[in-house]
Amino acid sequence: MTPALDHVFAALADPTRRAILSMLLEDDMAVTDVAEPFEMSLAAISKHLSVLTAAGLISQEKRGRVKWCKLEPDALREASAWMQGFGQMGSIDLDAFEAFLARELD
Amino acid sequence: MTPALDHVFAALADPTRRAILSMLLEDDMAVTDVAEPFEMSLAAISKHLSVLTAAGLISQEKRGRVKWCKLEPDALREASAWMQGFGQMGSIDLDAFEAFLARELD
DNA sequence: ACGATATTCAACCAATTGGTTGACGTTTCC
DNA sequence: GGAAACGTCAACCAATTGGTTGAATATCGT
Repeated sequence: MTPALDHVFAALADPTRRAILSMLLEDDMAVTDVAEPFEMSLAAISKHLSVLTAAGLISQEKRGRVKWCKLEPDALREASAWMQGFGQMGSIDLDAFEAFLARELD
Repeated sequence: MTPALDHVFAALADPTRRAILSMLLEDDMAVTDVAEPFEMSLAAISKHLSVLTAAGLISQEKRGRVKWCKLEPDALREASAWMQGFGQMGSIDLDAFEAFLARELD
């Protein structure tokens, strides 16, 4: 039910990745330019970008030899909606909830 | 600057832990009762509760032989605020940002 | 065609994570 | 005082994560 949410929150748990998202707020960027301010290898940044892409937080489009990274706000909105909705959930039918968990945690 | 955010998002990345938070919305619960619907050991749930506590998402108070778990919404609000504020950040001074990263990623 | 640029891939490594089991310390109840 | 209930601790395990380096693959400019 919520594997997407798993990936979104896991992606957001890393400060480097949050910093990358902040940078992409400004504008779309090439991988090399994303990597420039960080003190780690390009390959490491490339991996971080893969994680963000898998989570749906960014998209990457290759034009020529440069791969452009673009913020995708929908996934963020989904996670944000989970949090917002959190306080508004009503009473839980515990039997149904247990059945739900059995399905989800399979 | 944002180690707390790291822990909050990492804690939220696990479906078992999100389910626990949902259960605690309903009411404060003892560790044993939290564990009951899940198909895993009590020790595993105990670890999950430690992670949630470390992230500040819940608090635990021992009364007698039972340890009560209580939702702490402030940490959630902090993460939610990060997301909300995300879309509202202005232009970034890239030199300052780089300096900021240098400090933060130490 | 060649050299430089942009990016990923593959192999590796240390540290962390999510789970298990069994032993252990407390508190309660009879 | 002794058994049962509550919960954690310690040791272990397999899988994942976040990083490295070096080689490989495209693409571009001349």
